[in-house]
Order: sequence, then C-alpha cells, then structure tokens
Amino acid sequence: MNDRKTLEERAAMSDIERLRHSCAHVMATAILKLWPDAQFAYGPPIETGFYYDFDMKHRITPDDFEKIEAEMKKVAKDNQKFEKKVISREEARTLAESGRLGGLAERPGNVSRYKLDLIDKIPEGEEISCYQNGEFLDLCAGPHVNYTSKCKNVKLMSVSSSFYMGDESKGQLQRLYGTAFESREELEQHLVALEEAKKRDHRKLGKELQLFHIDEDVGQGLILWTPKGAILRQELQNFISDELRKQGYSQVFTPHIGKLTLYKTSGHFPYYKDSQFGAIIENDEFQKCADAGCSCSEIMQRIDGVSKRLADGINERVGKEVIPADRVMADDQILDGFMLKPMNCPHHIKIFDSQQRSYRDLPVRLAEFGTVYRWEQSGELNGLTRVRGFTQDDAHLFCTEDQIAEEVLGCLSLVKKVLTTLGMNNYRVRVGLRDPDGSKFTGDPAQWDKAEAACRAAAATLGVPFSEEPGEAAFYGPKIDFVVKDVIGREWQLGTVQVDYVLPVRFDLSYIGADNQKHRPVMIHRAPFGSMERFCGVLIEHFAGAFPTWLNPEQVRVMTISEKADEFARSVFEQLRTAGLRVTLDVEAEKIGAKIRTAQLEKVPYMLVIGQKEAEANSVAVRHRSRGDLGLQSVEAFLEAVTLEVAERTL
RNA sequence: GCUCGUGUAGCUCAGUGGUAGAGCACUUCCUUGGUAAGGAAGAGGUCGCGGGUUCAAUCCCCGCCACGAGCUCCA
Repeated sequence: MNDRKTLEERAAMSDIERLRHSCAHVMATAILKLWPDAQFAYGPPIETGFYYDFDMKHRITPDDFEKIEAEMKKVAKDNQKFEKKVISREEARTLAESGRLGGLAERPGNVSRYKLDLIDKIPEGEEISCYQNGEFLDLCAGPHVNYTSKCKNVKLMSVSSSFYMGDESKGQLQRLYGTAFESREELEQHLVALEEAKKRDHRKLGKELQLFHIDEDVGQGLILWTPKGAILRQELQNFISDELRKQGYSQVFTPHIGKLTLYKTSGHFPYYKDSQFGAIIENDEFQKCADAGCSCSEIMQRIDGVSKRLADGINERVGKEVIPADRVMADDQILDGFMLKPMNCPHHIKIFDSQQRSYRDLPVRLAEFGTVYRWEQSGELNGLTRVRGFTQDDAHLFCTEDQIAEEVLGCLSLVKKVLTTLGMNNYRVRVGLRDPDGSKFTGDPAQWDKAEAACRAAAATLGVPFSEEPGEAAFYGPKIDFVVKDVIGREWQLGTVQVDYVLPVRFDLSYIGADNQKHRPVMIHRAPFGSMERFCGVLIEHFAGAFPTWLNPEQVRVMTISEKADEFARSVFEQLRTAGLRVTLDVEAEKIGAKIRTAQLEKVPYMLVIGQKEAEANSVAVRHRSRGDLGLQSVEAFLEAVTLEVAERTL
C-alpha cells in the first residue's frame, strides 16, 4: 500500500491477480451477509492470494471461516456479474455517505468511512468507478473477472490485524487472508505445497533433530546451540575459515561489550538506541547519580552525553554538525557505561588503529565470527531467522581507494563460492546505490561515483542477475546484497558487502602513503552468511534437515542385525571413529527394520548394516538415506569414499 | 510494540467446574530378527506463571510470560 497504482498499472493485472481481486469482493459480499455492519477499506490481490481489510464489531476467528466460505460458495454459485460503473466524484461521495459503498444496501448512520477517505485520495481527473456483483457495491478501479462463478476455488487462510494505510494512528482493522486459483487442482497443489513447507520449517526440524533450543528463562530470541546444531555451525565456520585463509584474511577475537564512548564515536549510539540493548552502567556510577539526586531523565541525558573534544573532532572531520551541541557536556557529567555490541566494526577499527599502518600493509583484512546483540521487537522474533543475539561471519577490510574494486570482487567471489558449495543457486544480487536526493548520504560525490562503479563492475563479473537500486545504499556507502530464495519462495537477505567512507573519518583512521603523507583508508564490511543463526535456519529448510554428509551432525550409523554381530560392528565403529567420521553404533535389541527406520527419520546419510554375513566377509552392507541399499563394500572402500565425500564437501 | 489466536507427559495432541488421557519416545524384561515400526510391563504431568470468582478452577474472569499469524520496524 505504498505508492498509488496508476490506472494503467491496474489494467496490467495478471489473470490470477484479477481473479483474486474478484475473490476479495466475493469474500466481502459473504462477510456482509453475515455481519452487515462491516466497513471495508482495502482488498488487493497479493503474491499468494488476497486479503480484505475491514472493521466491524464481530471479531473473526478461524471458527468463522467455514461459515464465510459457505456464503462465498453461494455467491459463486449465484454466478453474479461483475458490473463496472463510472461515476462522478460527487456520486461516489454520496454513495459513501449513505453507507452504500462496500455494502449490500444503503446503511443509514453507517458511513463508508474508509471508502470516503479513499475517494478523497483519488487524484483530480482520474476516472472513478465502482463495481457491483449482486447486491455488493464497492468503490473499485478494477479490473475483475466477468462472473462470480470463477471465484469458487477459494480457501480462507488466516486472520490478523492491520492498520489503515499501514498507519498505527489511524486505527486497527481486521484483515482476512484467502487464496484462490483458477482450478481446483491448482488450489489443492498450493495447499499441499504449504504442507510440505511446514514440514521443512526450521523451528520444527530444529526441535526434531535437536539442532538448537530457545529457552524462556534465557530469553526470547537468544539461541542455545545444542551439540548437533553446534556441529552444523562449526562445519560451516570451518568451511568459511578455510576460504578466508586462502584469501589472506587475519583472524581476530574481540569481546562482546565495549564502552559507550566507542559507539558514540561510531555513531551507533544513541541513534540506533531503539534497536539496542540498554546501556550497562556501573553500580557506583548509578549511586553517584542517586546521591546527587538526579532524575531519570537527567540520567538518560548523561548517558547520551559526549565530551566537547569528541564532538568537535568528529564534527570537524565529517564537515558538519553530526553531534549536536545539546549533547555536549563536561566530562564529569557524562555517564560512560558499556554496551552489548550491536556491530563488530568499532572493535575491528580499534585493532586496525592499534598500530601505524603503511600503504604496504594494505589491505588489512580482519575476520571474526563476532556475536552482536540487537533489540528486535518481540513480534518480529522468529526461530533462527530473526533473533536478538547472533553471530556474524564478519570481516572488515581496510584498503586504499584504488583497492576497492579488487577487494569488493574478492568478497563477492567468496559469497558466490559459499552459496555454490551449498547448492543455493536461486539467488539474486542487489547493488544498492545512493539516493538521487543528495541530502540522504554523506561524503564526497566523486568518491561515491568511484565506489558505485566498482560495485557495479564487480557485480557484473559474477554472472548472476543483478539489479541496481538507487536509494538502497547504506548512508555511509554503496552495498551489494545477496538475496537468496528459499524453497517456499521467501527471500532472505543473507550475504552483504558494504563500502564505507564514513567510519574511517569518524575514527580518524589513517595510513602512511608512498608520498610519506597520511591518507584515509576506506573500509569494506562483509558477511557472506550474514549471520550464522539466520543462515543455518535457511539451510535447515533448504535441505529439509537432510544435510550433505560433510555438514550432517551424524554421518554414519553402524547397526547390527543381531547380537552375534556386535563384536565386528564395534570394530567397524572404532575404525570409522578413529578416521574422524561422526559415527554412532546401534546395538539395541531391535529388528533391523526398526533401526533403519529410526536412522532414516533422523536423516543419517549412511547406514551400515552388519550381520554374520558381513562379519565373515569382513565387510559392511551400505545403505544410503536417499539412494537406498548400495550393497556390500569393504570397510576400507567405504571409509575412503565417505572421507572423500566429506573432504570435497559434496552435496 | 500492536491485534487476534495458542499454551495439558520429552514430542504430537484428546479432554473435563469435582486435582487428567492417547499415540510415539523413555526404562526394564522377553524376542536374536536381513533393509522404514516384534511383544509385554513400568515410569513420567502443581494442566505456562500470578491473581480473582466459586464449597470446588486445568476448564470461567483479569494480569503477566512464551509461542504462532499478520501489522509496524529493521544498522
């Protein structure tokens, strides 16, 4: 509901959108039959169906769906014609005043208030029309299908709330979602696909496969990695670390907190305060404030305060007043506590700045799996994909301006390597450029031009589709995002590469150039996975929990047919374990069918079935999770094959 | 943060104004079985937490916490 669609854009509606839009009208008709007081606002088609926002006394619950669907079926069976009428603005207003618009009849005293507002939003000179099917008359630019009989393959999906025009202050509406297709088969298929997607849900699989745990007492949005999930994460980290070594990165480690002053310098505090955990203030400091009789608001101000020296330095270097004078206060007034780090860059910057740097040292590439904390709104938290504490596979590159292009390219090839290795080939690349409106970015336009050109050129070499999106840059520089599409068609922003001119200025970073003068380095922020948590979440759904052997927490399960084979099975188990495979041994008093079933459900890639026959032949019967029975192999041959598969990170 | 919904055994879920049940998993025993479920017995719950109404609350009411869907937000 952002920008108004033009009539041309509306006319270009696809067939399925047209159908779904019509279904929204049919649904409205049905709702009005049941609850005539309903006031409708806005009912568009969406990617997976349609919805209609409305307001009425009765609160819809899923128990009502059946009733509403039954009414919708009647409307469809009635085969009402969708008829368009072009009306004048005055006529439209009169119809809305009488409650007729978005109703089955005139409703004295029940003005179509949302429709009235929508009429006022229609630009002067644009055609105003309404559509009628049966008794239901709605303000609508269309287009629609010709008859309601087309709207029979429909299912109501969910109900929730929304704000009128997305504006919290304009009151709450109920939103009823449905989906619709041209044929019964397509609808059934869609519902089956949704069921399949549910089975892949990483929250469900995470529990079943014991990959992670979120505990109320620890806190929402805080991930506890259980042993199996930790293996998955560790393997990914090993993989990326290998690649980083190849690309000349240096590993660093930094703590989880830093002083407020650090973030006042970087600018993260207090500007992103709403999405950060609160400041950590020492008890003594609080006591001093209490003794001095400070009010809470005074304390808040003191926490936000900066010294004159810091403010002057940054304002001068940036070239404008980024730290306003009202935040400046005497040093003994400032309450300097600590903060859980919302980003790793300030710490890495301090490592860069801890020594004098020559142009010969550049680029300096500092990498860390750094854990950061952000105060996400509680309604936003979701499994592993939206959390409050997460570990970025972060790195910061400090380089000369001339090195930007090459370094960006290196970052992109890294991201590409990661995604390719994991078989995540359905992704697109988004190059975020600065807003054409010059006031929304900082720094020198000439620098931006150069950096943007470098990003564009780097993206072009990747051989994947990329889009340039003006206005999507960070305020400090252009960026390149990797947007991966998962099995359900949802898009996830994972990897990102960002060029940054601003932080080197704020922290007054420098290196000595060939001319023996100080120069300002440029920073590149990059994280190929984005965060380990989100990435693992997407990965769980991508593989539906059946990870390739190199990633799977359990790679091989040795299982016995009867006790008579236990001894040989144990020796095989030991042999594989010594070779470094993640292997378990199942010598339960169960039949082989049950053992196989258990291993299949736990998605173990290789099952080694061992009975007397195998013991005598000094071999193992290999069964693969998806390839089935692979027959008899010597232990050595099996070990060699699997070791190779793991080493090569085969999918 | 907002709206609606949900919260019962390790998991999936029934159920009732008179302090609870199934399947799977778990434990023990029997069974020694050849590629997706062998049999028996047993153990396991302050019915999310805190108030209130009631002779009596897991059930009704209020508040909180968590989860889900959506909205809003997202360095």
